[in-house]
Amino acid sequence: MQFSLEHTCQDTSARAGEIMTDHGRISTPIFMPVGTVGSVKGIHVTDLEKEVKASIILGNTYHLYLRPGLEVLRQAGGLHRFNGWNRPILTDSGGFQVFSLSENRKLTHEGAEFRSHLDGSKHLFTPENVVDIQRTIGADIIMAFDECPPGDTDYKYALNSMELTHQWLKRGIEQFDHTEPHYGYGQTFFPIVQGAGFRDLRKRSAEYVASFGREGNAIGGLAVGEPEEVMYEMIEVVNAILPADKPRYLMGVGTPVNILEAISRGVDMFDCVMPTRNGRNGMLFTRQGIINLRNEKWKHDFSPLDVDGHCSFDTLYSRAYMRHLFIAKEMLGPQIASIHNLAFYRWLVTEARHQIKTGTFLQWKNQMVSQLARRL
RNA sequence: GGGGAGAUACCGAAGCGGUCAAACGGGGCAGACUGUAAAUCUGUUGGCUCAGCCUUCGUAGGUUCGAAUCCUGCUCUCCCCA
Repeated sequence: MQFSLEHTCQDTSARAGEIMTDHGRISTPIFMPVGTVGSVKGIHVTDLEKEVKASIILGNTYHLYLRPGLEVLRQAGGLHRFNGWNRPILTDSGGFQVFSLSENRKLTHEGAEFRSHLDGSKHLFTPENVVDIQRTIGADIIMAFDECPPGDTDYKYALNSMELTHQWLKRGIEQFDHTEPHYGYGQTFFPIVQGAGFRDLRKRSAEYVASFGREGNAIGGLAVGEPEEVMYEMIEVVNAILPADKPRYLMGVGTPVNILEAISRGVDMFDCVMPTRNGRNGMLFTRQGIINLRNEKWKHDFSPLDVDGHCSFDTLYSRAYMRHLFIAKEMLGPQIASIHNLAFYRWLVTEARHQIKTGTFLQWKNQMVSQLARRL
């Protein structure tokens, strides 16, 4: 994997760049749709390519390990072959599941013992075997195994958690550097900065992560319940330390506004379930603001779904029809809304890239931020 | 023609003398959702000058301190027999 920085904004820390992988090129800033179990819920890979124009998607170590399991993935020849997506894939390590499935897991020095949410069986995840699993899945970008503590974590817990993540990181890197890709294309490893909402911990963690000089670096443990100002502050602290010539990935974020604010603070890569999950639940993101498709006010609105839209359904279907699909619980509704939202997120980061290159990013960003969160 | 059962809020359906503006489900309306145990979850759903008051349980009367609940007439539905 190679990253080249093309432009840096003069008024902000925003950057435009390009990542090259064996599965293709990724222009940054980039938003990566989440496909936890090997599928971006409800969306064909052809639509991901043509409508969403996604250049990379996510998979999840924990979920794919449990089902379909490594044997199937190995036999398939990796996830790309298995699901028909031949552009880059990044896999999350299962670190987020340490957080989201916290009732079903036990942390030890060695790793995390999980109880499967599917059948209750016990599984041990370690920094080492999580690398092995992601090798087997065939991810282009492999994430370190980390602990993602909640947003209201106290200092003592945050400190211990960060140190555990650091130990795990060292072991994960060692494992990665002593193993080979399985399917003939290159893989890369991203370490993750932790430190909850504490400046000094974030600083320490960023320095530790940067010291490994990996091809890209991630910021984890944000947008997990802390105030947004804290998140922005932590991003600034961390990005002042993470090397500028490597891509920076803010994990799990976020709203359109979050993404623009993070881009202006020097983040290059994003992923979030919001466009798909909220889309499935009837929420549409548009340049003018947010639409709740189930609301009665759209009942007789036969105007296009989104006049500024960027997928072919935006002008093909009306708001009234989309509302009808959601009210009638037709599966077409969630599918179209998911595609629309991902296409919108794709447009947002692509336009940000364009504005960075033309030197108009700050003004554009401020204008967008003022309207994106409006409720229509 | 004879016998029986029933009519409850938008719909279905509990309640069977006071704690009932009325359980529960559906529908309606609104909200939440940030490295996906989520096509899920939550709230709300008679009116108002809203910690109180007013109008509601087919309809008209009656009994009672008090009725959706008991009695009588009427209207309408459904079932069985002829």
